[in-house]
Amino acid sequence: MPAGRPFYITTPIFYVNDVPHIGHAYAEVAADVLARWHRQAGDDTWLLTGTDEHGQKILRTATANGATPKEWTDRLVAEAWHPLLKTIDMSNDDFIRTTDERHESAVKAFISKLHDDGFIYEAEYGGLYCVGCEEFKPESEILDGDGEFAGQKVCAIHGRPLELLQEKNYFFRMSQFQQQLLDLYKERPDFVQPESARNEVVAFVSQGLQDLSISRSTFDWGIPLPWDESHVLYVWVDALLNYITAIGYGADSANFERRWPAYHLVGKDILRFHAVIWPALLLAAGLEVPAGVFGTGWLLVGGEKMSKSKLTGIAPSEITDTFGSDAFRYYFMRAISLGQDGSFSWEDLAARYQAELANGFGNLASRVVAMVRRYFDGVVPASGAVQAADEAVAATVAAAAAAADAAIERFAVHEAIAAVWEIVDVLNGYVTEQEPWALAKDETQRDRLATVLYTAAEGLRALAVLLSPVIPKATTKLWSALGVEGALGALAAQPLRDAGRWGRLPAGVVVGELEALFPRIDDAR
RNA sequence: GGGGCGGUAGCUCAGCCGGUUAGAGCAGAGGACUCAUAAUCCUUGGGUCGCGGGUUCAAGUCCCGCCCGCCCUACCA
Repeated sequence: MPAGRPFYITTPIFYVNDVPHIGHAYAEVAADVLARWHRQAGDDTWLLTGTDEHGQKILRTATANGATPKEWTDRLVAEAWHPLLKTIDMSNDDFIRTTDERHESAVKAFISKLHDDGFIYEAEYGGLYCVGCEEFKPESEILDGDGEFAGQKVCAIHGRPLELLQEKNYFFRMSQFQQQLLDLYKERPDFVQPESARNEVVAFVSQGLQDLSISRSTFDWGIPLPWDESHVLYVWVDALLNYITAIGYGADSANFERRWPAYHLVGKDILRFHAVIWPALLLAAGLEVPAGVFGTGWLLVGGEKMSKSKLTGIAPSEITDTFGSDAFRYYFMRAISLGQDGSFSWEDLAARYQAELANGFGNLASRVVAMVRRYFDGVVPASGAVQAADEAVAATVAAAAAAADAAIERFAVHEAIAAVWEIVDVLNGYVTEQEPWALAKDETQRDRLATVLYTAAEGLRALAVLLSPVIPKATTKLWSALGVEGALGALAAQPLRDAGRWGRLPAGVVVGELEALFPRIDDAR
């Protein structure tokens, strides 16, 4: 068992009815980078993702497509969602589906406990029902009628009058957790991040909490309530429980104890479910609340929120087909601050790819490796007497590594990358100033040349390690070209928190050929 | 209506508890160099810090009002 402290992080689970777009992929990548970082730093890491497959919408689509809901979701998972993970190079440790038997049985155990302990009761639910939509309408889809329907409430979609219907429902006594939740937000100010998200949650809970209807009986695509199988569990409760059912709640207590609690990375649109309903459910069940809930921002395209309904949705593969998964990961993690909305544009993506990945990092690796091969037949020389400029490089590496780790600790992935990129910039400047090509022309400067190239190569070694959580494919190529696998082991095994310690690259390793890490893309959009 | 967040160079953004001539990256202009992916390095032009008041010796940075954008104000995943 890894010795490090536990780090369990989850992504939102995908509602399989959607088509994957870069918004989904963005959240996945963010969680993946954090997980890879912690994993490589030696923490006892677990990254969970998965799919949310119940609910009326899925039942409807499946039926419309002439399939059973299970056939339909199996197909979507196989054709759209599993492939997405490959597309963006995820390193998830598990993938849970809410249709998994392990999930359903654990959900039943959880909900039975709440029921047995008196947190669930039966009551009439009165709501405005739209015959056209065949469902109860939320406040946001109810309008005041005019014309012939003046004085009545009408459906925002169909424009027809709504009927007041009663339905027997089971309710969760969420209202009694209001104070506990407020205390939680107060005692742990970083429970909900960023602060703007926290403000909204606190404001919401302060207004007062109502009990939550947690069952539906108008359709059957869901998990039946153990004590009343004519009802299925409300999809959101079903979905939230994935975070504990996946790690053995009710089935493998040792593993559950080892992993829980988790950090939840979620889009800010579903923040409330995670920061209010979810902790309330956990409190009721006598479990620990999450370690934290981090709300990510929207991706803006052309200044507007990217959405599935509008045509601004972009498939991740559209980007990776041209730029590759590393560039996808790098771009979204570098250009956007995790908790804020971020602008996406093809121009910006292409510009950063060219300037930062190709000309910055890629070319640096290329020129250093080429010089070691040209001037020392590929054998990394031992460093000679060290000068101030060399020490400055070592100091930059140490500072960058420390700053990056601290930033990751705060979920500030973009700051971590910016910190590491200092090394790229400093190293490019160092090489240009030291002019190894000039030193190479003078036999008496042989020792100096060795020192300069060792310094540059050692800098690359640190970069490979520090960037491996973000651009795993490119750094693996670099690691292989540096020829250190035999001496230091695999890249993924390099202790991340030691990456900044100078001099780990052993002299004498043989550098191999290095293909362009990020080839120029002339057809940039 | 109530609340939150944001409005800083062409673009994307930093600017913590108020303090010297407001910063970075990219884009633009000029120069150096050749190891490298026509890459790199240096220099450089460019901003009424949304608008109007106020507090202060001093405000992008605090207070008030206003304008603009996005979001929340419960049971759609």
